[in-house]
Amino acid sequence: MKTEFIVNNNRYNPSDIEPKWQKQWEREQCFIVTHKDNRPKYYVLEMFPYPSGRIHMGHVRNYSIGDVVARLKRMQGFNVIHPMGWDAFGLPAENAAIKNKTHPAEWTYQNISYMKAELKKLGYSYDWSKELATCHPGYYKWEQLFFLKFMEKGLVYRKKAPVNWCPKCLTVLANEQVESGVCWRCESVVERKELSQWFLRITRYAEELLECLDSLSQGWPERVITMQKNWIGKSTGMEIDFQVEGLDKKIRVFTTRQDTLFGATFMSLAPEHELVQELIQDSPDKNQITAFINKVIRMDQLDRTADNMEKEGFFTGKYCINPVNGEKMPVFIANFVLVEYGTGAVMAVPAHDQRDLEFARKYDLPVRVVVQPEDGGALSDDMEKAYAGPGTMVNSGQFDGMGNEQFKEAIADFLEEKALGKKTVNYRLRDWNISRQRFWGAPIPIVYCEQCGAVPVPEEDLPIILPQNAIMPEDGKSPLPELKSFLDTPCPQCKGKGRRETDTMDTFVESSWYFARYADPRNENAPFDKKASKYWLPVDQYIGGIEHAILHLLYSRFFVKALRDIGYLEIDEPFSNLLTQGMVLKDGAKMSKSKGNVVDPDEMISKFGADTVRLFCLFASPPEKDLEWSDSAIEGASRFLNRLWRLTMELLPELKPVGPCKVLDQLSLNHAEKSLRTKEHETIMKITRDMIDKFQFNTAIAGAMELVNAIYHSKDELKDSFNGQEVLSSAISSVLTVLSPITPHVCEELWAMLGYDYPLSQSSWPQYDSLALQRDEVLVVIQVNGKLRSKISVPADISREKLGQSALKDEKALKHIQNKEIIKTIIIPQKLVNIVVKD
RNA sequence: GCGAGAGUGGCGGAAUUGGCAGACGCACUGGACUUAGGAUCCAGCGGGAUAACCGUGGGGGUUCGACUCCCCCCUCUCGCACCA
Repeated sequence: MKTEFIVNNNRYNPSDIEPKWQKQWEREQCFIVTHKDNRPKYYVLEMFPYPSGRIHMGHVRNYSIGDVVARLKRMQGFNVIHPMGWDAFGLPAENAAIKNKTHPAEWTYQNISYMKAELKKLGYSYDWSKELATCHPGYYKWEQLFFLKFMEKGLVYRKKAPVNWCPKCLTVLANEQVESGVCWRCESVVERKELSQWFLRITRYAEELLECLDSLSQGWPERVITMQKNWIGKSTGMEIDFQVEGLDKKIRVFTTRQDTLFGATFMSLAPEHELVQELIQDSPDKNQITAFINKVIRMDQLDRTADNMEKEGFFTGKYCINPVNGEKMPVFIANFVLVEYGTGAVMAVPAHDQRDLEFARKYDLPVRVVVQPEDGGALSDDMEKAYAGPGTMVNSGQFDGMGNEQFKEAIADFLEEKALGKKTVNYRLRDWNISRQRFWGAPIPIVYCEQCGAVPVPEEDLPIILPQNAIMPEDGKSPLPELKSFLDTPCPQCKGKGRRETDTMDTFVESSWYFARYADPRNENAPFDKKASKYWLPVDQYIGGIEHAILHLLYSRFFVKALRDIGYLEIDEPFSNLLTQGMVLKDGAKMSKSKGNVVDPDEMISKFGADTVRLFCLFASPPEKDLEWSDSAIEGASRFLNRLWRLTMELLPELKPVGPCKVLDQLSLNHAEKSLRTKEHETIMKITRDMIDKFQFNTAIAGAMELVNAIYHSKDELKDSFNGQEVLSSAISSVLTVLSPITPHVCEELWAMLGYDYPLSQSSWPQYDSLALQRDEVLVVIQVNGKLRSKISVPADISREKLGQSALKDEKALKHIQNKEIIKTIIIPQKLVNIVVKD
């Protein structure tokens, strides 16, 4: 057995050993798991890829990190589920289908099979028996069921609303998918359209989504939590009604500053506000105002919210009445008021709001200070900057003199008592528009009937399958609205003529629950078996890019809560711990075809082997930070594995498989033996801390390299010493064991060559011996006035006094002490002596 | 503008959380082995006249001692951005 290896392989040849171990792991089903197991479970998951055609370096980095975690946790004794699948619906498949005159499914499944082979070449320890593709009816059937269940619970509704339209993708987008006015996918400027769409009522969970973020603060990066908090955008305040003069109408505003109500001098409405038409009805400037409104409404999101957008407005000709002081306030239409936030109407308090002040100055409207700061000069109405801070109430009738914070409460109670207003909580979060005018997505299980309206498809008729015979039209539109075989169907209720919904679901719906399906992906009777999902969920460690900080991560959190409330899940949150890995850069920029700075993983694997690629990805940078690709640095990684290979080869004839961290009697070891053994155990301690506690694989690898260097430097001496062979064998075994999650193939190979009859993939994480950490002598630093002057080696157990005395005897230190008065001496045992002197 | 994070050799990055700044690697320099070296091994590698000394974006402070803690400032990255 042993000789066979040596004869065939005295050179490190990854292209031989990697496929060999991959086949063996597969043959022995090493990574296939079930929930029927007594070990504690651990669920590690990486964000599944869109099958775009090829794996890119970003994937390699993401999945390499995940694989290290999976292999590590297995070695720690967990029953690890580590699944992989495909986020398989999406627009690129449609475009490719048009180009190649095929069906999107064909392109998608081809890509899946190619990319799966690529992933296998990287040696990832996935349980492939749990693989899923979201475009498979066996998957989206359950999503359609969830849609129906959500509908029963009022979590789904259809509404005609202004929506975000991407003119290039020819579909609507959810608010989360519009990033500063442009489409998240193609960066086209988003347009406004009025359409009837299906919405998921994520806002019902706004408060819980916000609150639970606190429970995630241990396991999630703070910035993701902050981003989600901002997105949910909770603010507490009041809704207050203002009577319109001469009309039987009220304008309701939302404000967080009800304490400034006495300072409200005019009213601003969004151009889309429902009362606008009625208010301008009799205005002599009606035509001008209408033109203004149309201009603003027609502007795209990007321009309308641009920095340099000047505040503009028009007086409607109407007044409303300030409910607390009965004053007349002119009602304006203003371009900066957003219809989608609050009530689309703002009480303007120019003295205490910068926007209102600018507007007031422009249109010469009155400014009235109602909050005077306690310190600093008193504010007057000709102020140049609005004051938003705390202070004392003035110009506020009987409330003058009160602190504004206190008044905020008081006026709230007062207004509620008089039925003029209501305390409310407002969120920026909007309901999730999931209708997409695309073909390659999960059909929404609804039939429209002239008699019965929008009728849900009965459960037993699911799945509604995407037609296999659809031909993608050249114009890029969905073929579904024209496809009679799909469209025509009897109404489930009255059996009359019905027409299927042709919109499909946002692809973010699929990714909102795939992690739960992995628990039981082949179940044909339910989305997942209760026992299986209860055992595996939640995901213990989730790993992916920061770009999903809001999108996917917020939707998934919502889905889990909704599925919990309809009885499918028992968890509150999907992902206990989240690691957001940095991007892979080349020449300082994200890799992209257009920049021509793409590094192809396949090419790297065939050149250096998967282990080297994995090692480089983990060594070059800590996981959260961006990683700069370097052709010469990957050669360094390759060089290290070669060095490890040669070292083991050289020592092979001398070594027996004694196991990592072999128990040895410290007293029987000579100096060199003890020294390497100490280094071995120190390294295990360091790597355990770095890898298991901190996921800092870069420093863990550095530690392993140090140990390899130490073995190199002592091997010639130890080869012939009494205990040397055992010390060397233990040290090498330790290196192979701790590196095995990172570079599994080469470690397995060398491990087997050392003569072990069980694989590393079934080994345990090594335990260091704290006795081995103890050194007889330690190096102590001597400082004079805080400056390093010397280093001395002293017995580890030396007393403080003796240590101080030794320091004062040190020649190099003496040079800096001579003729000076010693004021004091700081002694830190085993570390340092600082002698403080006076000139 | 608001919020978060970062700034350390030629480069990627370390530093047990207040105790040797620059681990580990890349690049580079010298040497060895060699028909050859882009393989390997050995040595060096912050600056500086290799002496003092100066060095973790800049300036102050606390401390025996500061990359680390406090205050002010500069720069960069990311997120949000008229949210009432």
